[in-house]
Amino acid sequence: MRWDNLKKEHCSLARSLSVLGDRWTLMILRDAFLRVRRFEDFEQSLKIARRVLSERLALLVDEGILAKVPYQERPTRYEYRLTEKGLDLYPVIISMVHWGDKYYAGKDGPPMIHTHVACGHDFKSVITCSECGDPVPARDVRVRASATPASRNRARTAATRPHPKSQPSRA
Amino acid sequence: MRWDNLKKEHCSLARSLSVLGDRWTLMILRDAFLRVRRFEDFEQSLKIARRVLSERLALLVDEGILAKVPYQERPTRYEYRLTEKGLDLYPVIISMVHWGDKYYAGKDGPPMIHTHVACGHDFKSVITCSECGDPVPARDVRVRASATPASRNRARTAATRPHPKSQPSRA
DNA sequence: CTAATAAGTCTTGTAATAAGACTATGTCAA
DNA sequence: TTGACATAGTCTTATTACAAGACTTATTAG
Repeated sequence: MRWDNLKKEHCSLARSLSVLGDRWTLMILRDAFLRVRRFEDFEQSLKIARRVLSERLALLVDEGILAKVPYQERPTRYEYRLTEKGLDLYPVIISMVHWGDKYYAGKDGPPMIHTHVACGHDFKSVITCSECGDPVPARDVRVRASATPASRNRARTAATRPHPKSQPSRA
Repeated sequence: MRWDNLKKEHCSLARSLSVLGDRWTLMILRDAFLRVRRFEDFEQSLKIARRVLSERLALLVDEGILAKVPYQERPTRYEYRLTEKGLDLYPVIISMVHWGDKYYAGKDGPPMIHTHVACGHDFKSVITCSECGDPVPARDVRVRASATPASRNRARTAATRPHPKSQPSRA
């Protein structure tokens, strides 16, 4: 299979990977989340070939994941900032980080500590169910194709219902 | 930077990506989660070059993400099954799937529906804080290097404390 | 002996990447 | 007005990875 064809696959993972699934894109986005914004800063931080960095940034801007915004004039210079679509990738990145923390940290523990400012604690990410709010291990999930209109309706309902923890049914 | 050097980086995302960050590995793991287990089934499902599939499976076995277990003898044939370490990648995959659902689904909605068997509902994944159980958007997270012993202790506490929803403080 | 099945390995042409030189645009200081 | 500096790229070349498909090995069935 050619890489370009992945975008047209009938699978959301394939479509996501057609954008994110190369050697550098997620590293670039990690830096973006750490507030790196300029071409040369990405280059020095990642030690990436300039040609590849240039291509990837253009792709990410094209996809609406980063936005190119001017930060000075004469000469006009641009920096790259995460859009909402880009910020929505945070679950992907933090899940990967915490998987790496669990399996590849040395004896000193994970290299970076994440603090949830809303509650003030250092934390690990936990995947939970949008419907009941409980943690969801892989074995508790069943997958099926969204073939019928009925199943598509159920899916849309789930997608738009707020997380239970955001609006408890009994305050 | 060479790809091999990523494994030694002082960053859990880099270390994770040194295993997962190529064009095919996450697609192979998606199939594994969908209960594909045999070489030829992976090949036909993914239309991946056999050489590359062979390399990737060997790497994943090497990393302890897949296990090669015999399913028949004369001749001995092996299949590839997710280990616990592999199952722990589910948050990464489902986060990517739901991001793809959100931004790349056509008018018919997402192609696959995920059901949480514990509660019986179709659901979307939500990243929550291991400490307070609330959803965690990117802007609510601060990151710092785990430099001091004190901060490392706090990190370990967070890593081993059960999720609030698993053990409610007031039942 | 021949075909079929499963799980690979090997070969060859094409595409992507790494490293670093080169270009474009404009500032500032001598 | 020349030269050094800064930022953000593009271009070139050698190396590496991938795609497609033929070939190999081991075993059973007919």
